[in-house]
Amino acid sequence: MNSSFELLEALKNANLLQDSTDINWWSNSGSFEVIVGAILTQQTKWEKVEKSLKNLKENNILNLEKLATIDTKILAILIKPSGFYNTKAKRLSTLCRKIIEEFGDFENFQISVTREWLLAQKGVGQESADAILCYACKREALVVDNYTNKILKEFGYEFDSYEEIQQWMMQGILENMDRVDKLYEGKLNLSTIYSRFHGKIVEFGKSKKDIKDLF
DNA sequence: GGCCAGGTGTAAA
DNA sequence: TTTACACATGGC
Repeated sequence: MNSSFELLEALKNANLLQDSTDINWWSNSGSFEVIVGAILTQQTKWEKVEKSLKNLKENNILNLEKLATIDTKILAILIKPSGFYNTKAKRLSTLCRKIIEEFGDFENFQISVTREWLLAQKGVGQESADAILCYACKREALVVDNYTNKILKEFGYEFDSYEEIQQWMMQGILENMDRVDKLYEGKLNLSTIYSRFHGKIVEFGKSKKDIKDLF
């Protein structure tokens, strides 16, 4: 493997996920609940996050305004299945308040927020920041996670920082856009390509398959 | 019963 | 500037 494009190609051809899942790998992309999911999924399986999201939905508080004002003790109980619930409840509620203070509403947040602003928030590290940018705001950001680290290491690539991995991953796509278009049989916007790329990496990682199965 | 999951912040060294 | 540890549940 010489560029990240070849990894994307191999992962797509491996058919790890159904087309429908590929298209909307992060459920309800572009909506506020992606922010909630991004915090809840930290070091946590997505199935647990879904339980928490269901609890929030059933109590009609899965929205920016409610989460900004809710008692964190109550919020903690509702997100308990996702683990680290006290910490996550506090950080999530604070984040929602800050979003309202700074941007007013979610729609303005989507078009105005910067990576730097996100990183300045407690509980939002590089991965969550990029997840929010890509899946909640539809920005051109590729999420790097432990699965990405692991798979690149297995191919013999070593990087010193998150940003270096991200750069390498995104560059390989940008330099091969013609091949990307062919792979997907049409033009997709970059945010969508990055979103699907990350999704495939995660699914491959979860499948515990060997990289030998890819090439 | 130990290990891990779609991380992050903080305190020591 | 690195490293260790806390945060916590639930499935295998």
